[in-house]
Formats: sequence, structure tokens, C-alpha cells
Amino acid sequence: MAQDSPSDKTVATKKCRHSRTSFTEEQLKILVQAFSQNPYPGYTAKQRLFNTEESRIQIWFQNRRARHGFLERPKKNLGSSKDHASPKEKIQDGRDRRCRTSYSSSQLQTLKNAFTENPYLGIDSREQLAEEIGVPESRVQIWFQNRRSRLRIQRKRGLEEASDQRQNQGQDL
DNA sequence: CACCTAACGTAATCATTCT
DNA sequence: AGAATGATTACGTTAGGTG
Repeated sequence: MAQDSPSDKTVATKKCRHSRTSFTEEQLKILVQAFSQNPYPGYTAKQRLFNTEESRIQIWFQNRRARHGFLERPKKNLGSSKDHASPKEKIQDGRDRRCRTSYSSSQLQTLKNAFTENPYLGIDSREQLAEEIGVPESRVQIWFQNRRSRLRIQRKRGLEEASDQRQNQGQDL
């Protein structure tokens, strides 16, 4: 049967990833510089660095933070926060994210169909699908990741419910 | 082969949208 | 307010390029 393991090599010989990006020295310089200024750049900041897919830059920052043993919460206080400012010091970082993409029902249907056929698409299939529904490939990748996660959670919940009935007796809540 | 590091997976969480 | 779901993070793994 098919194992859901993404590392199943029996059906290999397929290119499954983006081809490895090699940044120019110039680009690398910009990246390192930007990282030293702010290891958690927002979406627009990442786009401004130079002309490349934002997702590649995002990956670069993720890897860089990991390699450098970064221990920092992405809590960001806008510099304008003064002494008597807002009483709530929550982590309401105004960090700009990519705008939430909303999918039409037909786009969702296409995504769901593809997911049913194969929850682990390679780069070629992802790009093809992205083209088909008119959305960046990186969004398709995120959609699949979220879909897989939530499917797993659902399954787990189902199991816990089953075993929950057993110890549902002497509880005070 | 060893080393570096881009790409990518999961799990958890943040944030927005909708009911 | 809470459910759904897209976006981002930490962390671990996989794999491509180079000495």
C-alpha cells in the first residue's frame, strides 16, 4: 500500500523540489546585511531586498535563524511605543504579512481534488496546479501543508475521542 | 566522502474572515 | 465569541553543489 511518507523512494526518479537556488554574492550580501538589521523581516521587506520569489527569501531567513541558534520571539514593538502608550502590551506586532489569499469555491474544489489524488505534490505538479487556478505556487504549497496538518489533527481527535470514553468516569471538571 | 546550506516536512501558533 | 483556514514560526530532515 501507499505509505504517506514523503520520503518514500520507491517511486523516485521524480524531481520533487525547487531546483536549488544559488544566490549571487551580491544577493547574499544583501541578505546577510538585512538579517543583521532584522532577522524577522515582514513580507514587503522581504520583497524589497531584490527581485526573487519572496518564498525563496523566506526560506533563507528561516534557515539562517535556525543555523544561528536564534532564540527570539517575533514580538515586535513598533518604535513609536512610548511610556504611556497603549495599556495592552500584547504582541500585537504590526508585522506585515502577505495578504491572506482567499480561494474561490472552484479553486478550492480543484485543490481538494488534487489533494485527494496525492497529498504530496512535487514541484512540477504544484506549479501546474498553481497555473491552473491562477495562484502563486508558494500558496499551493502552503495550502497543502495546512491541509495535511488539519487532516492529521482531525484523525488524532477521532482517536482521542474513542479513548476518551474509557476514562470518562471519575473526573472533576 | 564530508561539509555547507537550500528545500521541505511537521507541529504549534498567529491572524483574518466568516458565521 | 468561536470555527475555519491562510500565513509564519521553530525545529528536524532531505538533498544538491563543492572541496
